[in-house]
Amino acid sequence: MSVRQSLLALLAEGPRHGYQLRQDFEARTGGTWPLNVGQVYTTLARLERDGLVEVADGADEAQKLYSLTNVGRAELELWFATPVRRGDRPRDELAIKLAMAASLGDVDVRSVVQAQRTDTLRALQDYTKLKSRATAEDLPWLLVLDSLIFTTEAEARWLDAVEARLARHRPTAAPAGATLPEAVRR
Amino acid sequence: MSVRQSLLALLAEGPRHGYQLRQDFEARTGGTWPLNVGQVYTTLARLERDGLVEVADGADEAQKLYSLTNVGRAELELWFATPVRRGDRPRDELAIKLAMAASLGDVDVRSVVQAQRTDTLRALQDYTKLKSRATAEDLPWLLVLDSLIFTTEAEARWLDAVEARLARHRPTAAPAGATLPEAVRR
DNA sequence: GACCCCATGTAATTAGTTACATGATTCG
DNA sequence: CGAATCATGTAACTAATTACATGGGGTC
Repeated sequence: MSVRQSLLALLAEGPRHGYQLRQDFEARTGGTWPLNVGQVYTTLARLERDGLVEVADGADEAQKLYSLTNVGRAELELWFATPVRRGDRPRDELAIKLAMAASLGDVDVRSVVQAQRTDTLRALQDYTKLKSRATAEDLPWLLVLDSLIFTTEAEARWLDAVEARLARHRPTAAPAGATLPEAVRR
Repeated sequence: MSVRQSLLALLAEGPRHGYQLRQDFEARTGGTWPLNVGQVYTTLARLERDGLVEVADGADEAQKLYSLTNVGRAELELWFATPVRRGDRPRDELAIKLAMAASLGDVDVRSVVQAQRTDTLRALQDYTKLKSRATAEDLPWLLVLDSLIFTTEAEARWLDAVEARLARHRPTAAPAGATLPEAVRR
């Protein structure tokens, strides 16, 4: 539910039209989370219906300028003043996946972890490279990049912790030949 | 998009009905991400339509037993074998919020960070407490808890990094009296 | 003329939420 | 008997994705 408020935030700098809003959104976040134009327009329609946004007076049909209403400004301020609660966030697919894998017994959790780690570490490299290329003036993009890096590092460390916990919980399978859990059993 | 696959995973242990699936899901994740029963049934309906799941032969109308088809089993294995890509994840609301706040100039980013940190640190305490109470046998729940802790710690560290970056980027506002950015300007 | 960027939208589908309706069984 | 839990679902809505349709303007 961040697109709605992001549009309000972008409109707080001044009237924009839909197309510009998408560009601005992607500029701030460095294209990390691409935003479909269609969604901008449907979201704007809901915002207008709810009175958070209005089309400027000199309304060119094919070039609508949206601007914030006072109600919209209030909702934006509420957004900034309210922390993002843990319970508000979407389910963490990776955590759920490994929890399910671990309880299944039929799956080789270690190979799942291994596949994930490869991808996670690659992402970490990519972000580090991006950071070295980023210009020091682009504050929003740097914040997003830092967030991605911290999150990804945490994920890598968590994957290590998972392996350690697995080792403690059900000690490593017997060496060659034995009835090993197959790599993601078929 | 994790509910769909989670249901498949739970069904891999044997036939269940909808109600049980919800309980199992919440048991594995320690109730971190509550799952509405209604969604279980609508998801099961889609899974059945797509041939990933079927209702057992001795179909009691008011007590349907769902089980995995081979197609469903294949999709589950694919899920386990495929890493969760960075680009697949939902937008990070907190990162977006601070990026927007930072680019606005009109908002006191530091107070936004401060409000968030309070909440984040409180969450971290809660998780630590839960961890001390958890039983060592409950592997899935421990994995989820670890994930929450690592993620929340990373968030706290990121908030520090944001403040540091803000300090470097636009040095602290002048002391009392001056035209300070108000606390989440009204 | 073909192609790209600007600019607006609709349609269809999936995912998820909250709330409601219905009935059986169990237990104090 | 009443309340809780088991069990199945529908309705209405928000959010998000993908894909399509339409048209103006500029440029190679």
